[in-house]
Amino acid sequence: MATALSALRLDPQRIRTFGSKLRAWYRRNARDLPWRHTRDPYAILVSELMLQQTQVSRVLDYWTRFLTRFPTLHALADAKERQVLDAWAGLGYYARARNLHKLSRAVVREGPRAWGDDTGPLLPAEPAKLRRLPGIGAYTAGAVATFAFERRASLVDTNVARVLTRVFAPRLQPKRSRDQKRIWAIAEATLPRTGKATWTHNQALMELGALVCTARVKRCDACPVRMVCRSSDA
DNA sequence: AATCCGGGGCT
DNA sequence: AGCCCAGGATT
Repeated sequence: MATALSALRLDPQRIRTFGSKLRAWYRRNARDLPWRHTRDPYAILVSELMLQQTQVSRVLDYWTRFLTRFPTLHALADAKERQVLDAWAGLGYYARARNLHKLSRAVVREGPRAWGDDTGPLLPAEPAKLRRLPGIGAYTAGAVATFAFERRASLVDTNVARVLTRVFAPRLQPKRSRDQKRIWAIAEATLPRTGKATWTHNQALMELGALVCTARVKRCDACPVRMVCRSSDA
């Protein structure tokens, strides 16, 4: 870990400042998004799948309607694929809906025993186990682990990749798959200790990328971490 | 490593 | 017209 930090030239003091400023900003400026009020793993999972390559504004209505129509994993598993696709109609990337449906039948059939925990929830809390389910990749596994189970897990999406590279490693290029591994290492190295703080931290990383550290027109003047940012001290 | 998958919004 | 958006599966 110390080697990882030094290889990336990440100063612990800098990391602490970044995290505390980031989370303080989030508490004051975060949007009020409905999936941030729940810890239901199924509801969180649906939101994460819908949000893949899809803007928040377009997901809002779909998410509410989908959960009304299919309130639980069991309800979803009982539905026909046709019904699930109908509820998804207009969102695009329909493989997400088919995978979600398959996933629901898999976990309902095998139950928590498949994760080695008879009494636990239907969905596993560990990223490595979530990762095995259809439609769940590295990002979504981390997202469900932290946002539903409040685990200390890292996650990297396009927002997080952009924020972390600009702040800590401006020379990395998020689109290069080789650099992706380094970005995940930075995400891991800058994570808070506890799961509760990690929930806020990860939400805040994505929120900063969505509202301030945006892809096209950056708003560095409004950025809470510009004093520790390697891209803004020019 | 590169392509494909949808549709809408932004510049 | 081109790029971007809470990615993942397939080749």
